[in-house]
Amino acid sequence: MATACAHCPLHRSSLFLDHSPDDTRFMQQFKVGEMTIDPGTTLLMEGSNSPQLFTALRGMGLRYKTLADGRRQVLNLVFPGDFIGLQAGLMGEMGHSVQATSAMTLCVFDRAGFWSFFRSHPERAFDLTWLAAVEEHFMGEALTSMGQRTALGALAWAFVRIMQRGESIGLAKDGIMPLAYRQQDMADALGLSLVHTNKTLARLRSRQLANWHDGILSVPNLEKLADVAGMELESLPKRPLM
Amino acid sequence: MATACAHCPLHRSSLFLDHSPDDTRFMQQFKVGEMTIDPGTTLLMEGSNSPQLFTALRGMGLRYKTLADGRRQVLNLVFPGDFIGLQAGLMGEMGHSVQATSAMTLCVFDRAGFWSFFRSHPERAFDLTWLAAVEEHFMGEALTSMGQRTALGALAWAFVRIMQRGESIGLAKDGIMPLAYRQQDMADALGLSLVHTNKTLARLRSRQLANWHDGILSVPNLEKLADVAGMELESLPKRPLM
DNA sequence: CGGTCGATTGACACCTTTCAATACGGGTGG
DNA sequence: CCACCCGTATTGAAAGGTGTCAATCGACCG
Repeated sequence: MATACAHCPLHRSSLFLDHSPDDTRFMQQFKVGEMTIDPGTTLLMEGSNSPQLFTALRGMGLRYKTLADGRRQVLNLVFPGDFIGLQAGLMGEMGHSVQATSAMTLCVFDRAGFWSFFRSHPERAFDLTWLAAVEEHFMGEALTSMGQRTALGALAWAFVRIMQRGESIGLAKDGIMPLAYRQQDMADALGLSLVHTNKTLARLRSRQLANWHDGILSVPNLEKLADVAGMELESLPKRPLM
Repeated sequence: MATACAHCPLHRSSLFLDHSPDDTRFMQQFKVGEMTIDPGTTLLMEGSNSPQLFTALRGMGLRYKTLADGRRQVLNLVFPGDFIGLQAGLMGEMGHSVQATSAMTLCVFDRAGFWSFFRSHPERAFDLTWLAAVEEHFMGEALTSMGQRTALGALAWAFVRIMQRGESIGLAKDGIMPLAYRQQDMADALGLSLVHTNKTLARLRSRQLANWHDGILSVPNLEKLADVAGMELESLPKRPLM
């Protein structure tokens, strides 16, 4: 049973910019349906040219690139509210793959109707560009983290950002939220080996900074964790919801 | 003496998508003037809200973030054809700083006229989004490089991409092109220490893979260098020119 | 000529990776 | 019902890449 855009639970989140009623109507007509996929399902493949675009409604996933020798780099975690497939829609093919790590529900949009954004709804086209800029901004932060932080700091940074995102969309309560990834996923995201990631997680746990166990992340004191990461505790930039 | 958009030398480059005559006229009217700056000049500051946007015409620069403790992460090198200030234009403020490392000539656009893109010229708005997607794509590649490659591979990767870009805009001839950065800049871009960068450069030189000296980069055999980087030698994705 | 900036080198410490082995839970087939 | 297999998490030890500290050198400049 598909959710009506007008009643989309994500709209209540503080993270997203408001829609005008007209925008909501427009998105509704643009929406083809809803889709549920199992953990492990690959939604989009690098180099593919999907006829569809998505917005994550529920569940988690990740974007990643695969290298020639089989290793992979996780570019980004996918959370509810994220728009998926922009690159394919614009550049013709995906620069990375997208996979679900938990059960996911997605809004499905038709790529063919995509162009009408730019012709008939300039505000929505503007939002799309904004979204791309937000992604770039975040990726710049990730790059900085990998380049300048030690493993402990990098994990701390990641957990702070994750917790902030979780709080802003109502996934987190009192510093506790679900986090459906394997240690290998996090290792690939931060450019660390699995073994070292595991040991660094143990260190964060013993210092009572963050505890990630059985798909549950708990952070007793976000400020202390941010301190370890050497980051300012700023709120996430607002972003459009497609 | 300002260059007319219709005679912009960059249009002849294979890297950029074509403009329609109408697009060219539109950009011309949007262009406020030209600007020349000295090496070392900061064009945009992180957190600032510039009233102007730029396209690099000549010269080189870099985008970077500064950390609390004074270190910095170089996000991207700036080459002729790059659009500067999109984040400020969209999100209100820059997520990074932009600095010239050589003398630069820039096209100056007025941010106020920016919005007319989306209302009156949907194709150009589309290009803008495309541009943001290309940047994100490239940053994903950089992230992969930092996360998965060793120092030797990372430098090789960087030089391949730089040489490709140089060739596509006519800066490089026979594997030789100007490259106006310090070793420290490249170190900050790849998340390496200055010392290690220096030693790795020496290694590339002794193996006759790449020689970067006195602002000149020379690569005798691009394929061999790409091989060291462990990358496929694909051509750069086409991008819009603003 | 002293001073500054960027490039270069050597030695050493440290973070991270790699190799190996164990533990634990869930699923499957005998 | 139990043995077996597989994916994930953990742990120890050794090897290797990278960072830090320090000193030298050359070019440019006031």
